[in-house]
Formats: sequence, C-alpha cells, structure tokens
Amino acid sequence: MATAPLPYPESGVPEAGTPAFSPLYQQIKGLILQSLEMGEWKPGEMIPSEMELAARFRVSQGTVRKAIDELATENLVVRRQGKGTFVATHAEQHVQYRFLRLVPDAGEPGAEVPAERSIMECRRVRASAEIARPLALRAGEAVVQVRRVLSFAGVPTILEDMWLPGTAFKGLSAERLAGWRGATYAMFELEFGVRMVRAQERLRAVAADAQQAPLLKVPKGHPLLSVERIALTYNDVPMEFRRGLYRTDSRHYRNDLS
Amino acid sequence: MATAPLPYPESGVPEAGTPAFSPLYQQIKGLILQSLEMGEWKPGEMIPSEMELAARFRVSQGTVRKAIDELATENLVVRRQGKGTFVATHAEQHVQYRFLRLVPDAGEPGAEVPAERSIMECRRVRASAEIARPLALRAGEAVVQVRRVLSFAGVPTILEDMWLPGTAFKGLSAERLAGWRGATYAMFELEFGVRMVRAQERLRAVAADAQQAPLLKVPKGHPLLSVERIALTYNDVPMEFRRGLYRTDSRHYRNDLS
DNA sequence: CAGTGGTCTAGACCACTGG
DNA sequence: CAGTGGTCTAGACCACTGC
Repeated sequence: MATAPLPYPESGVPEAGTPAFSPLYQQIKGLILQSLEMGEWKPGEMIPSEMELAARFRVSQGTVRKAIDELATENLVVRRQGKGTFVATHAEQHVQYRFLRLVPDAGEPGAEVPAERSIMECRRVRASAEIARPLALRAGEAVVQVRRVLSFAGVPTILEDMWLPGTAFKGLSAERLAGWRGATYAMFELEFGVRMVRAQERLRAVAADAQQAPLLKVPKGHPLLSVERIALTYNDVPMEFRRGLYRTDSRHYRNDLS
Repeated sequence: MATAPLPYPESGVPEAGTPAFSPLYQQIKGLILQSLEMGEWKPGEMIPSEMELAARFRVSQGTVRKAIDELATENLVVRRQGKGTFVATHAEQHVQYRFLRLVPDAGEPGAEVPAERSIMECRRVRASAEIARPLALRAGEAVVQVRRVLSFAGVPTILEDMWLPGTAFKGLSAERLAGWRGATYAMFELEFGVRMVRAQERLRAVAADAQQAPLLKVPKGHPLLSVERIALTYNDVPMEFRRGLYRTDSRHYRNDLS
C-alpha cells in the first residue's frame, strides 16, 4: 500500500527559486512508474484497473486516468478498451521492430518479410572511451560486443555493432542470439529483464570502408546511412549503444515530423 | 454560430460495417480545425478561451479542453497558462527551424547561429512526373522551383531544391526569398497564407555528383545525407516537395524514438 | 452479463499572467 | 485583481471485450 497523497502536498518545503509544484497526477504517474520499474507488473501483463488504482492511491479515477494517459503516450503501457491496460512489451507486439525506421521504398509498409540475421561476433571486451561514454560507464569496464548482418530476401542490408553493459548481459552468446526468433529487444526483456523504453538516434552519411563493404556486398566507398543509437531503459539509463550501417539503395529511413 | 452538437448525435444513420462513432470532443476538434483552416484566427493570434468555446458549441469546458489538447499535441495550437491558447506559427516561435533536425555534433543545441542563405535559382517550371506525384499535381502543371545553399559559419552545409505548387505561390521570387529574415515557412505563412502543419521525410545516403560537389565544397563522390520532405498543410494537402543534401561531417540528423 | 477503458458533465479550486 | 489555462472530484453513462 502506498502512502496516500493529499491534494497538492508536494513532500517537503518548496525549494527557493524552484517552482517545484507537481500536480497530483504526476505523483501518481511516478508511483505507477516505480511499480513498472520494480517489476510489480511484468511486460505483457495487465495492470490494475483505473478504479483499483484510484482506490489504492486514494484519488479519483480521473486523476489516475491522466497519469496513465501520459504513460500510454510514452509507450510504457498500452490501453485496450474493454480489456484493460497492459505493460508494453517488444514481444508479441504488432510492430515487431519498434525502433527500426528503415522501410522498403515501395510496397505495403506492414507486409515486410522478417529479416535473416547472421551473428558474426559476440564477445566480452573492455569498453573504450568512445563506447563507455554513451553507456555511462567508465572506460575499461566490461561490455558485450555484438556484430551482425541483417538481410532482407537474401540481400545484406544492415551491418550492426552493438555494445551492452557486461553486468546486465552476463551470459549473452552468439548461440542465444542466433537461436532467438523475434525482435532482439524482446529477448533482452525475457532473458535479461532489460526493457528498452526509448532511444536517441544520430544519423550520418558515410562511405563504406574496406572492411564493411564486402559484408554488405557493396563497393568500397559506397554511401551508407550510419545510425548511432542509444537505447534507454527506465529513468533514462542507457543500456545499449548501437551503430548500424544501412544500405539505402531500395530502402529509406522514414521519419514523420509535426 | 455553429450548430450545437447534441450528445452522441453523429449526423446520419450509422453505415453498415463501419463503427462510425466519433465522440463529441472529436466533433468539436473538427469544428475548431475548420475555423483554423478558414482563417477565423490567424497564426500567432489567440483563439477564444475554453469557456467561450464551450458556450459557443454548447458543451462543457472539459470537452473543449480535450479537443484543444489534441490540437496542441499536433502542434496546431500552443497553450500558454495564464494567457490563452494561440494558433501555432513558424514565425516568432522559439524553435526557428521547427522541421530541421540537423544539429552540430557538439555544443548547446539551442545556441545555433542562424544559417546564411544563398538563393541560386528560383523559376517557374512545368512539373515532371517525379515532382508532380508527391505534390499531388498532374505532370505538366506549373510549379516554382527553388535551389539554395545554406551555410553555417561560412561552411556550405545544405544544398536544397524545393518545388512549390505554382498557383499558391504566384509571385515568389529569388529577391523575396533572399530578402526575408527568419524561417522560410514563416514567409510562406505571412506572404502566401500557406501553413505547413506536418511533414514526412525519407532519408538516404547518397554520393555527391559532379554538379552538387562544388556547391557544398566536397569532393565528387563524398557521402551526403539525402532528405526528401513532403510538407503538408491542413487536411494533409501537400504544399511543398523538398530535397536536401546535408553534409554530415560535423553535424548529424537527430531523432528521438519512443 | 460484468468488467474494462472512454466520454461527458458541473462545479470547485489552484497556478500563472498581466494590468 | 480579473481572466486564462490547469487540476481534481464525483457521478453518470457509453462502447468494447469476453465469458
């Protein structure tokens, strides 16, 4: 049972200079977030109904509703009318690759064949400074490094290097990666308890070097789309640094602005 | 005065097979959208208060609120507590280039020097099939074609071709473009009454050709980020097709996923 | 049919802005 | 101080799902 928040209590005295006013629904959102984080409800499971949560937190349904609304727009939970509200998951989600924005130039965006994966490397190494920084680690700490190639209909399209914190991903191996069917992030959820919640990407155009070119079956110097991604779990803790090189001959990176 | 919507009226009989249920706040949103579209309130102006709109539409404040909430998340209006709700505008907006995602690799994202623009070309041409399609025009219809280079601190960084429907942009010239201070989309608003509301982008890595390379001061074959954009106004009507070639040597295209 | 999320209302009060 | 958006409540009813 959580302590019941009173209207506008805001624990402690207000700091000087900081407005530090957080509405009730934000506090409720924080409490729900804590429960998600601590695993009170696991990915794919249903969370308590709005009425139950309202009773638990001693607030009205509308206040819980607004809190859940925000969690839903952040894709942390999924509302399903008539059924309930569920913890978002990368598995069994209609969008198999939630963070992959590379789509075929033509054809239905939904009817995409699943990619064939070939793991080329998976080993524990010490993080260089360049890798440690985006992962918020110290240089020299253990990380798992993965290199793989994704092919669509036999055409090698994505060359990807991933670095994962060694402590959280102890036991990750090429075999486990190769044997897994479905999204990689789904495996991270189920096997390592790591939920990727959001990500930041940096895109660049680069030229394929002598090592990369044959893996993607393009000539050396061929322009490739470089996509660096930091994937974050709860509380914006980075849990993956990834660099993908995308062939954009017959695919493109799609982005909607508003 | 608008006709007052009754609770759950949904004009006409429900179509067979289609659920066709639209909640009251969606209808209100549609009515507000109409007023925005028809220019009842101009960009930058304040729209009536929630109470006024509630009275006008004969609904409660909460229903108007939910309608405006959606318009705000779509960036069509901007709420300012204590002041009112304002029609979004590309001018006088803190984010000067709302749709430009290219940022310096290092340094404050906000403290960006304004770009220098050099208009290289601005003329009326007949649309080819490739240009007509994204603009939803027929091949052969008149379009205005603009080519320009954007430089940051003297470094040419973006080579951009834009195509605009000839009828809506009658009178656009290189002089007017060159003389304008501020975002281009702000000029389109104020001078042509065209509000870009959202956009779709397709990104690719390409190699600079013999014509493009000298304009960006890079060697032929240098990898460039190609950004094709369709900018849409109300009702998803396309009003601009743009192709930018970005140098990504010391800048990158930033994207946040969630 | 019961249970869930979704909509709508009416009213009270709070926080912010500007004159 | 009045006017605006923002929060919160309590209660009613609707739409959807699955038993």
